[in-house]
Amino acid sequence: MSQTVDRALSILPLLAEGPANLEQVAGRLQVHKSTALRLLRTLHEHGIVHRQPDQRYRLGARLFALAQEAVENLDIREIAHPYLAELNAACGHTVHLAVYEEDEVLYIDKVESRYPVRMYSRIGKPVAITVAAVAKLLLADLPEPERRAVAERLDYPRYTSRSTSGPAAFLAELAKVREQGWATDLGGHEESINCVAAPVRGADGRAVAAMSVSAPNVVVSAEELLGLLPLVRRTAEAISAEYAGQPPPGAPAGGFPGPAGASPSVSPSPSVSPNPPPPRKSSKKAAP
Amino acid sequence: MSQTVDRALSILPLLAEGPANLEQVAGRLQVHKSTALRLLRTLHEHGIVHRQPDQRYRLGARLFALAQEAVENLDIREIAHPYLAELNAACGHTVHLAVYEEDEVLYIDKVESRYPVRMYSRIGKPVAITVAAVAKLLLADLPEPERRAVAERLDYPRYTSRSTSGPAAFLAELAKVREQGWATDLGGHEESINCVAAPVRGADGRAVAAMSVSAPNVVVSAEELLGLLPLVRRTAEAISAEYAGQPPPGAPAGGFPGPAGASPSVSPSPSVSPNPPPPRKSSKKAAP
DNA sequence: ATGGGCGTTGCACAAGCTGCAACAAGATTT
DNA sequence: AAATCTTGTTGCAGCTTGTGCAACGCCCAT
Repeated sequence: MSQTVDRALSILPLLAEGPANLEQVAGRLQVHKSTALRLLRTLHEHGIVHRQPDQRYRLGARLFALAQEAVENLDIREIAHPYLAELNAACGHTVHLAVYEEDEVLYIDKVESRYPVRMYSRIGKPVAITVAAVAKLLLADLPEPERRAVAERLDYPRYTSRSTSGPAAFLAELAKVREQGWATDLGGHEESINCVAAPVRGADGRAVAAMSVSAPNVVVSAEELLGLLPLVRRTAEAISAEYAGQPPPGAPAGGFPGPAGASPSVSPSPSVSPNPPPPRKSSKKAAP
Repeated sequence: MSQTVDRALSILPLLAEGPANLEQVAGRLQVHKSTALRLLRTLHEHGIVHRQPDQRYRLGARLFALAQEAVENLDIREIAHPYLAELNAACGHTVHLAVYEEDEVLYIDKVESRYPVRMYSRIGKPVAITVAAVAKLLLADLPEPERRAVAERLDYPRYTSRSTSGPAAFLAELAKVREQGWATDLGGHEESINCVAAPVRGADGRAVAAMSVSAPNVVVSAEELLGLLPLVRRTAEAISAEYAGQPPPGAPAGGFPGPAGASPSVSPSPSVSPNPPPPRKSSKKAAP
């Protein structure tokens, strides 16, 4: 849209390939040297490109700083919430979002079940780290040595007969989870409650959060809940894409995403046809 | 130099602070909405900014990708990392690697302290250039006239009573640092935090980076930290040697500088006997 | 319904960008 | 050492291109 800016930005991927001098840049841009010079100078003033001692231009460290700052200010919860709500609308069950931090996994967001029977949980509360599906995903993503170290120093309370028994069993479970890219908790915390979970990944592929759908088996059987897995995974991936700042799938580079509609909409609603009971009052409000 | 590009680039740091809508952007840029729109569109087409479902703009995936490439081109980082990790393993404190670029000193790598009390810092963040030990080393290495010029145009915030007071004091400090080949920051940025730093030099002797060990004095006194100086210097020299293409110590003499094979190992571990406590939970806040 | 907020569009004007050509400074060759 | 080539830099005239205005449309809240 703006020729000048367009040209300037075209310099960046070019420099990403490696350092280049003024003439090379001008050549690749198909503009006069003086034009390229002015663009490079502007980029330089902003620290986006850096001038090497040999006068050639490179991408600058400032770029790195910008990206870093942006990532830090990214709020997974804010980004994820509409997707959680949508998922909840689709299946009616409790949806959680959790992050790992300092040997703990914390729920940071939640959309309440619309069924009368609900599971108990609280935003900000540490989850049962050895059994929760979201915890398994987040720990499974840690680098091997740390994963092992954490597994060793955890406690393994026997909430139920199906709770993880100890470090060995836990590490084995983590390996499986890591492999398959999703996790479950079938009665490991509360005898009658099951969960399925999927990871939300950042631009670098690391798991920044995990989300789960939980329901007591008086409402849906474990098998039925597992039927939601594809939807859960798809939702998690949609959040990941959004979190990484990727353009929505429909948009071929350059074009506009169109009317940009509005809501997340993971995909033209999934094959799962839920039977959400008459909505209870839902707690739209996030949390402290 | 180029007004249009200048304005477009000014949008980036603004969006790094968090998502913003068209009006906010136009406001901060002091331009008409339509102008801001065109700039944002151009940035959008290049994938530099991303449009959220709520129509607000934030930095996009391509910027992250570019930043990644930019930092990968800084091969010091790659070479140095194992040494930083080793140093951290030896002393338990936070280890930083920083480079100088365009009147700024940026952290480009970091290995976290294993003590519960940590200092705050962020990769990609510009450091307090007038007081940080790494900054002193990098600036001390500039040729005299430039060093003076930079010193003149810096600000000298008084973070603490021991912060550098102004250009004269700073230049004196730089001269001393240049002379002795290492630097400290004893409470110049945060009253309770000390650092010791040493330079990483390229084949031509110029400082290409600097590394530091930082610790709050509730953990170790300044004197104890200074005791680490020999180790820090030896590590920096090991990195310098490898960066300059010399075979890592382990390799048979005369061989290839090659893939650098295995582990760093600065020297048969130093006299410093650390007592790194097992990490406990600290109260770092999650996503707001 | 009505009004306000916000993004989007078309357009006339001139600001600013573009490319040219000449200049400067090193490096390389004769 | 002089000549020549290469590459970055500057000033400028012309006109492309970006700018701000005002009007429009859409959506949400009242």
